Amino acid sequence: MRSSQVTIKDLAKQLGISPSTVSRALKDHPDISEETKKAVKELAQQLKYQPNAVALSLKHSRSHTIGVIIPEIVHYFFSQVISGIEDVAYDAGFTVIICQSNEMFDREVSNAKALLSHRVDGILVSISKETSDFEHLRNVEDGNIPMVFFDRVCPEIEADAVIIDDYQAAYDATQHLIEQGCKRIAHFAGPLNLIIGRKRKEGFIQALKDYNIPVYEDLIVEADSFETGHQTVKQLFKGPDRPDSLFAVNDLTAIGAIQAIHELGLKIPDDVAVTGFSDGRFSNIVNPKLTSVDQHGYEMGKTATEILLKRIMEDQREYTPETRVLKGNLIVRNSSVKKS
Amino acid sequence: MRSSQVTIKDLAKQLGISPSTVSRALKDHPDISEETKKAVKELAQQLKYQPNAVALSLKHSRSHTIGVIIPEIVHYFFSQVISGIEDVAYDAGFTVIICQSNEMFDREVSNAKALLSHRVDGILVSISKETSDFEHLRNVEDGNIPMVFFDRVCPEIEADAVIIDDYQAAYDATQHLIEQGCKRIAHFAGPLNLIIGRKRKEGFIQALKDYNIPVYEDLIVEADSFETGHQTVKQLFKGPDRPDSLFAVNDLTAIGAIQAIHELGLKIPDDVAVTGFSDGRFSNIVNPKLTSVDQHGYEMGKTATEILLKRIMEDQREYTPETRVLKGNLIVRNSSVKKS
DNA sequence: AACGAATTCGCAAACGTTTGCGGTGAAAGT
DNA sequence: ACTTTCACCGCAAACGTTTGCGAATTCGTT
Repeated sequence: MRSSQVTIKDLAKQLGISPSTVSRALKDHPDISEETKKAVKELAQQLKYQPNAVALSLKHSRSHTIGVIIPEIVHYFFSQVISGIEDVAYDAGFTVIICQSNEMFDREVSNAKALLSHRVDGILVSISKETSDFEHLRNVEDGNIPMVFFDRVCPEIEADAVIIDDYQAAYDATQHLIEQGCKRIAHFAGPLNLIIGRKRKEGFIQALKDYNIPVYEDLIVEADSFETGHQTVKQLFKGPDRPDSLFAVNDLTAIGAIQAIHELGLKIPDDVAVTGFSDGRFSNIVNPKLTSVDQHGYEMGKTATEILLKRIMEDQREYTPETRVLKGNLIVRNSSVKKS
Repeated sequence: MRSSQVTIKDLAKQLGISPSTVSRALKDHPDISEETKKAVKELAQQLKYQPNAVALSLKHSRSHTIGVIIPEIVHYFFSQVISGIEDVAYDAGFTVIICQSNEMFDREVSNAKALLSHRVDGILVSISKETSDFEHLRNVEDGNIPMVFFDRVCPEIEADAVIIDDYQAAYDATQHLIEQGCKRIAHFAGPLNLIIGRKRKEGFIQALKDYNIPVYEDLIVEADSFETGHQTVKQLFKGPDRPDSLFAVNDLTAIGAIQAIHELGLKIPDDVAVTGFSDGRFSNIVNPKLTSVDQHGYEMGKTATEILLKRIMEDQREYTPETRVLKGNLIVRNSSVKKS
């Protein structure tokens, strides 16, 4: 026998009244006498009655549940986003179902299916690195369930989104390196099929142009993990023409690079200045402390969920999607500040 | 109008047949002719029919969903556990609902309530630092829904559990310090209401005793965060009688301590040898690299979920709870190896 | 021609809950 | 003594799906 959980029927039977009366008594309906209300509530408490959320979902076509599709929660940034999501969802009485795509397209597709099947009231999504086909998300749209993108948005679908100003933040980080006197700045870029990858690269290039610094295409390399950051440094920084600085697309890449730079016998920041992106838990812990961009993960999760809940509540088919842009603050630490 | 998702009724109406027939056609019931099967399946595909998991849950009293109550996913260890959980749940066709207690008792209680209300088929839980009353978990027991503890188990409830051998791992870490010639070893302990906190402390003390090293009670301090680790070092390591080494209850504490030790002008490992616990993403990244205990988070999540699913499937009221003990491997790195 | 067997499908109940509507009994008004 | 007005409660349908059972049609057999 599966879950012997108490139902309204059980209460009704024990009290010799109908389920409808029990239901009304529990919600203080005026049609019910104080006497029965008291009896019902007491028994409910005693038997630890918990309303069956599944039945309620079915009845109301409202699951009070939101789904999250996220690349990988092991990343500090994403786990912070989740905390933001959970906090506002929790306060609104919503449950959260989290699905990791693990950066795989197929997994993302079946995540979307599962969430649709579970009839979640809304979906928050940050697409995987692999994703370039968006059919599965269009199904969400067609199913008429609200969807809000965060961080990694989808270019082809009109929906609400919360992002940071990747272009500006990358520009700021690059500008900072230039102001430190750097001339040959390398960029370890993210996947360029993701908008964040492109925007950060664009901000980087624009800053160079604005300061009349030549853009060396061979100093721009796709590398966005600890390992690739490490490897790429080994190749790119060994010659005499080596870069004097590096802007990495995220912190872990920067840290992989830093280790490799040390292994090459170079000093940070004097030989090579480094800035990362995301301001994870690491930035303050590595040596030297890493200059980085605060991506405001918690706040991003919060506002994304607020927008989603608003959409769920207003419940209209037509609306003009809103894109909220958070500012990414450059946090300057030792890894990039040359002693002049 | 909320979610305009396609139902079996819609299919039935469009084909002029009954919902029962559609249902059977979709699952290849032999009673249905090939002709109608084909028609039904085609229309289902075309209209992108997704079975309503909510209705199925209600019908079968099986939600194919498991709940997770976890302290904080921002910790590398816990997010790894979750990955393990999700992977095996996913393969078994289960959905995962994750609830963070944020180390707060009240939150944990309402998490448990929410999961019960959602009629999850089973629950995985790692209790919060604050939790010392277990009524909410007893309700899960009474509701007859399977529960498996991981890492932070509950002493008062008989249930399956997956842990690592905290005692032995702590013993190993301490022994390692002793073998490096350390005599005055400090221990930054975790909360002692948690079993893991107690076990690690016990292992620490036993190792000292086995090697005839005096146990200085004032070198054992509760400190289990970056900040407290930092602060405690500043107090404990300033005198002439300072410890020559430190065994911290987790990596973040160790890293806070390391920074403080550096700030005091002391060298690691020669002045102070340090070992952490958990082997997070940091251990390999900080300078010097941190000796730590691999807690096998991913594997812990996997086996906990495997046990849980087994319980769900076998569906018996009576069973003898099983405690799976994983071995915690000490990984020796630079922070603790004295150049002899 | 008649009958049993097979094939193919629909009816209805059930999962737990909500809710509009109608029903009962008693008290109050005429 | 009649209707009216309450206060209080139950019936039944519905949400989407499954499933035992019975019904209808067709076919093969004697």
